[in-house]
Amino acid sequence: MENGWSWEQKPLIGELIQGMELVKQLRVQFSTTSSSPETVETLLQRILASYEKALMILRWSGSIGQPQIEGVMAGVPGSPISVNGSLGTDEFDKGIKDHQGTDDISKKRKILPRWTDHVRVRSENGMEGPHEDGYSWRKYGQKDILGAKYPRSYYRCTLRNSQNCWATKQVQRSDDDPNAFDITYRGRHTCSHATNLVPAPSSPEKQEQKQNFNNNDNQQDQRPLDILGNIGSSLRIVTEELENKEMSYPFSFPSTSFGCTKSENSNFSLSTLDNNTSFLGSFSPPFLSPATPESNFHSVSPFQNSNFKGAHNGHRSESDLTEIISANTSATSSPILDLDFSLDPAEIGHFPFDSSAFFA
DNA sequence: CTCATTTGACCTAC
DNA sequence: GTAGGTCAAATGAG
Repeated sequence: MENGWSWEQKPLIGELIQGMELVKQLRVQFSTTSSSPETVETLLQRILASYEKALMILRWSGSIGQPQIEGVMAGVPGSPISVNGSLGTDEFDKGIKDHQGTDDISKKRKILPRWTDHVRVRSENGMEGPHEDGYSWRKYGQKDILGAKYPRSYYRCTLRNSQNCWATKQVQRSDDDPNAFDITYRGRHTCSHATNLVPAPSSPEKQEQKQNFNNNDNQQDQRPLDILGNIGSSLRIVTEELENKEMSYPFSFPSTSFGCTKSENSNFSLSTLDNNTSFLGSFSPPFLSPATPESNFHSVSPFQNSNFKGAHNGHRSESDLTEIISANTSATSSPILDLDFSLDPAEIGHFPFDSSAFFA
């Protein structure tokens, strides 16, 4: 199982570590200046914490994926939003087994290495159309599903051709709650995150949103802060609990990575930081940047929302960080890949608990 | 003109 | 055989 993802684990770790190093440097820079040092420090600490957790996730994933989902929101008391991601690792494993090389993904579903991230998104007021996650999707099909009231829509990454990104997702409106959408991600984005930084094109759900509510003509221009504010007040994200069998690949899509925080949160003390804001805020997914309101709904918002509540000026740093990480995660040729030689699992295992020393 | 969506047909897994 | 997933031509929007 581990073999299924170790091929990208090391680079990822390398990327994360470099990111932390960069933040450290930035931190030093800021600490020597007089530009609202407290705020900067807080932000930087949260950014660093985000990296730490990302590495923790990797560490966990390396030690046999365990269901690490339920506990995610434990640290969000009273949060109107809940989310977790569930991975259908069976699919991923299957995909790995059948994997014949990503360059030869011959359209047949079995060949595509995949995992699933299943989330349910529900908007309770005007905000509907929850389905953007910072990536740019193109609808390629729709199908009536047996026993389901509403058809299922199939999306694939618009960069499929240009960047050979084979990520797909399925969106289906919930039978019992028409405002709820079940979103199943499949495949992993291999594209750069350029699309994250650009307003994603409309999806059918967005069209519905426009038709039904149209309460924000400038959605795509809406800044993350505002978006998150809206989300916080208008959305509920309910995660769909899948079998939760094993988490073989806990770090790919944002909500998935969230799902890996679990109870070990308690072991992860960020003493200098407020629990709610810092921890959750720091967990803003590196894979996403707020592009549209929808883009935040099911993936980003829970944590960014928490962050939002905690520090209004925090999102900018995190957006920047998102960009940084996005660039890193997609830059397969990045020189920091060289770091992986120094990152054996044991080291990673120690990392989260040595963070202060690590950063020092 | 370009790109996204729609939709029926086709393919594959079960 | 059926259901789910994908393809690709037709169509529409910008």
